[in-house]
Amino acid sequence: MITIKDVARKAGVSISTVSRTLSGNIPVADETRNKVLQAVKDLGYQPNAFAQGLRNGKSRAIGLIIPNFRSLVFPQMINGISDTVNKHGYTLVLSKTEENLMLEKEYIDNLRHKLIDGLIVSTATKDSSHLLELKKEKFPLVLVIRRLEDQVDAVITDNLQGAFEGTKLLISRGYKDICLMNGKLELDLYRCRYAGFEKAMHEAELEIKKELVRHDIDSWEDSYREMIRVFDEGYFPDAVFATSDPKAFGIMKAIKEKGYSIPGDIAVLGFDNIEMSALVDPPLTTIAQSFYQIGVRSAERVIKLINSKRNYKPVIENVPVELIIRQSVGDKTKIES
Amino acid sequence: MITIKDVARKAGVSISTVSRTLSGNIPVADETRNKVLQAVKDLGYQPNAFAQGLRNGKSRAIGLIIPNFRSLVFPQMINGISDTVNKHGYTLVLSKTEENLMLEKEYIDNLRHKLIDGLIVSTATKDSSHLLELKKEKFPLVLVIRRLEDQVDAVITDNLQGAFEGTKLLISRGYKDICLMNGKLELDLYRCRYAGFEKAMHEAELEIKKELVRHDIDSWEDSYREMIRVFDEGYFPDAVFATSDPKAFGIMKAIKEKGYSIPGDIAVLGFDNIEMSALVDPPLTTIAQSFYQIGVRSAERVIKLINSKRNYKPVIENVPVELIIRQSVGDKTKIES
DNA sequence: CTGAAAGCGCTTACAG
DNA sequence: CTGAAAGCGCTTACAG
Repeated sequence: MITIKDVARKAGVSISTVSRTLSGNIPVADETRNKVLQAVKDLGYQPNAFAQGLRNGKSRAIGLIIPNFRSLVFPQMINGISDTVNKHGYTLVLSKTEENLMLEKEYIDNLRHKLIDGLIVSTATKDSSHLLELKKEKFPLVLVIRRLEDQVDAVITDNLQGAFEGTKLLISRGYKDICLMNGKLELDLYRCRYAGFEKAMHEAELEIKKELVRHDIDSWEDSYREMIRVFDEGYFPDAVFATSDPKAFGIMKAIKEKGYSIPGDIAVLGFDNIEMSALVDPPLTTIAQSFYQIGVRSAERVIKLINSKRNYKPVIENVPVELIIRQSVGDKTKIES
Repeated sequence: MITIKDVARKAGVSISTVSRTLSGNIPVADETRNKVLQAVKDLGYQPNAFAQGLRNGKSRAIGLIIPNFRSLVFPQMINGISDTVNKHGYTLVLSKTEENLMLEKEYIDNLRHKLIDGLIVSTATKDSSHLLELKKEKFPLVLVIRRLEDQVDAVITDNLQGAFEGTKLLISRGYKDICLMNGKLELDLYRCRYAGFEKAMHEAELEIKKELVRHDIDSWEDSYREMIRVFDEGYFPDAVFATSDPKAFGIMKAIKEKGYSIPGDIAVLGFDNIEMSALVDPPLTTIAQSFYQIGVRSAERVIKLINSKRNYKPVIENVPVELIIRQSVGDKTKIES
């Protein structure tokens, strides 16, 4: 391994000078600098990151904790995080908790005392004391997609607004009997989407039928079964708003299996705009989250926190949504008139 | 930050003893050990990973380089890698190259001199000199899904066998006029799948129509367009073998748009078994790759390489495939008899 | 502008 | 079994 000593010897200067040349923080004579840079190049020298870390207390690495890789929302988000982190010369360290709080605490503890300068977290559990603890120690921490009230920096989709606009679209297209297939209510994002739905229905003075509001649906298999159940219980909504695209896929499958058409008999609206949504039959109308953007913003935020001594107060950044209109929602006003 | 000195003071011993107690490599009196462990616990001491890294030349971190997060095969694979790496007390460092060779070289260089003990790589470019270089330096390196002849350790799907079995299934179901929608021929895995297809066709003494073999198809959008082109050119295969599930989705979309039925008019066979494949309409018959398993094996392999001084010769591990039979392939022999 | 020296927090050969 | 000391490769205050 080539060390700073080798470079110093080759350049005929002291190791201090090599270090100063490379850091750029302290002036070095032009001639000296050139000799050093030439030696660095000739030898292919790269500073030892452990020694630098030990000295500086910085690793230039950022940790990312996500619950799993199954959800189709994470890849795009990681993409944004990865690009941004690399752009700023950081390395990305990844951990996955499978929603296991013990594991999460363990990983955070490890990373904390190891090789990261900041942390991005995308899990959400009922007990978040360990995260608040980190925050209290002023450790650079940002939540993505998930949030913890207003206590910790977070970058999230404007879920309420998204669900509000989506529901308004359905209403404007003449749908009245809207079924909501919602995720786990313990998650803030699903509470917000529910609130957005309610807000739009109230504004339009439409009735929300309790029997058509189903919470705690977690996957496309779940929503498929639940939709079959809706039919079996004798309900027949004219539209279904699924608060995630995978849920929408399950619902489409159920509707088709029962022999109904989309959007002819029942319209389907999703939330997410994952890649597959353009591809299903019929293509899904949905509320697009900018996962890549969300990733970018969260990474920029941690880096900002890392570089600032001051104690910023937490910022909750709402990334706007976009309505993507495809064929799974029709226009009842036209058909019936 | 709590250091080994604090622990030593609290336990009333020297820092050497604390270190020895924690490492477990060198005998320590029971009584002493207990005092130390108690102090460690009381103080919540965690050794500084930089200091350890500097001293030991080991980081207990493993790097992973993938081309992108778009492909649906990576999440499951990363999942397997992540679980395995963590199980062995390692941390996972992630980089993504967007198929950019310059970036790839840069990241490898960075990681190499930084914080990783071993590297898993899933990119494949024409110029792999930098990987062979690493291998020559005896740096622990494993390729996944991709391979570099027999020179570097690799964990891959048995692509030839998979394509062979898939094609045989089509043939056994009475399909004869089979269209192959294949990926980039510059990738070994697509050459192997092509070879498996050819082998099955030859064994069955069926003709491979050149016009029905299309290579270098890269996405579902590509395969959609190419399938439309096949129809527009006046061909009408009775089955299409797409060498990846996303390609199969594009093909299904094209077939449906042209008003044909699957598998009634045309059967579709995929390769991958990504999660979505069970969900499309009709559910896709496909050749399942065990991405999770592949991830696990590759991680186990790097760790083995890291822990062995000896110079293992490269092992190419073929992970078996599984035929997943769903509704996108019918049975012509029954229909026509 | 430059060099010699201290020190970051560990581990381990050396001495006892 | 245990302690004092050297050294891993850096950075930076100190002195010149």
